[in-house]
Amino acid sequence: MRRLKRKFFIKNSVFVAKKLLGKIIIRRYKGEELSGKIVEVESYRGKDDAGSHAYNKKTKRNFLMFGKPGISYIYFCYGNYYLLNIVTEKKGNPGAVLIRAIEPLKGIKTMMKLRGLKNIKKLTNGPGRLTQALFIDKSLNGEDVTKSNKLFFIDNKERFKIKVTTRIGIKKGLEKKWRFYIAGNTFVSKN
DNA sequence: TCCCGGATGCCCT
DNA sequence: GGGCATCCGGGAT
Repeated sequence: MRRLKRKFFIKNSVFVAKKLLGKIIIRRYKGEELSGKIVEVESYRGKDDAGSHAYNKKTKRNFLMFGKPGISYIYFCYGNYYLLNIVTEKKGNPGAVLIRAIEPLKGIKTMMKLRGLKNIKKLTNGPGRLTQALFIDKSLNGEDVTKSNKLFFIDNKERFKIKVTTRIGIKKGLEKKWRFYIAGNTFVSKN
């Protein structure tokens, strides 16, 4: 199985989001490999997407969305949580995919410790939860996931049915159905 | 099992 | 100073 390269992320954000479902996210933390299968994502774009951070101008927070694809865009949300996106589209066209849920695979014990949890069902079924389980914070903002050995993605061939809905937690851009998840998967954030 | 409110801090206007 | 791409716990059911 191969690491996802720049070419994978350079396309339309909605296309990349759907393609990311089923892929494996890997986080190396203190020499240990933590990993999971991506089961839920959302796509965000630019001027055509009122729900996106990049709808208006380039700012100190969102500038990575305007840059090179395959770079992590991590921001602090609601005072407590970090949310993980990967930049998509050609440089200059803002876009990103928000990783909303993963199915934990390797390093589950460590993830439980990081989350302070015993219940595996709530380990990684939400965008703020999975970053806590994988020890992802602002220090990984701007990481090139096509080169990094701290955070990257590998390919995985698998067939499944994709469900499509509106995005969660936003007030604008609700006309777009840009949330995608693997049908029937236990680790999807809301069923 | 669902619903509701509070905690929390950074970014943008 | 307002608004937020969230999560958790408590109380009702």
